[in-house]
Amino acid sequence: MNALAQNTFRALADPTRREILHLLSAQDMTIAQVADQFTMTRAAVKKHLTVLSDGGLIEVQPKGRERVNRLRPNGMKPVIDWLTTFDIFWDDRLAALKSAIETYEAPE
Amino acid sequence: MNALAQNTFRALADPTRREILHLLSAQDMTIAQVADQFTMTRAAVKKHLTVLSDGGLIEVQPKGRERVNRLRPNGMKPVIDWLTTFDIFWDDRLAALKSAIETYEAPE
DNA sequence: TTAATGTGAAACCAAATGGTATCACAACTG
DNA sequence: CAGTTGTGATACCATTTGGTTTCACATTAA
Repeated sequence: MNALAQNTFRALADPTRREILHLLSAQDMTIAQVADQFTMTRAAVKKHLTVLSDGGLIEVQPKGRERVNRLRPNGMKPVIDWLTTFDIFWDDRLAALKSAIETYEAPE
Repeated sequence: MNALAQNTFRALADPTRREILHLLSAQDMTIAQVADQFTMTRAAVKKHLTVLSDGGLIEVQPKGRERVNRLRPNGMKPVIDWLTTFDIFWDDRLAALKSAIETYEAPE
């Protein structure tokens, strides 16, 4: 079905990747900069970034020989959408939640 | 840190488990009933239910020799909380989202 | 009591996952 | 040019994961 949604959920399942997202929410970073924040190797971080990219959560912009990793603000949409498909969640307040999300991403 | 949050994210990472949650959102079900909806064995389904339980997404109520699996409506809270910790998401509309969630779970 | 039913748990297996070490390559810099 | 720096990609490894088969145990029914 929706392969992106699966990739997004999978990307969020790892704590290292969620931490990377938080780092990137503060500022765009190259792989080396991200790797500096962890004890693991740059290669391992690169793998995580690939998974995050597959999940639509980040995007990479080449800049000279560097690749700047940037958060995709609306990358969480598949998750939000899935959360709001629960009938049990479909009360007025949660409907407001969904419309807030969709208003937010409209500028994209 | 927050082990429950990790378990919740992990539980949501598998498409079978997400489908189980949707089934349970329609009605409470025993393991056998859930297993009837899939081609895999009951034992495999049981493992998924255990993961969902560890993630706080379902709860099990013994009923005679049966165990009824029930959705925990606020089980998603760790995920919602995490999503709303992104600075980039902290605009007014998303703040409203968070308060909506917290209002919703208050009755618990 | 005996048989059937619903579940739990263990042993086992193939594949995916998260990590390392290593090499190749492109792009700055002297 | 030569050397350094930033990155990508591959091979390899240990562990986890998602699945099966099998057996044991409780509870209901005949």
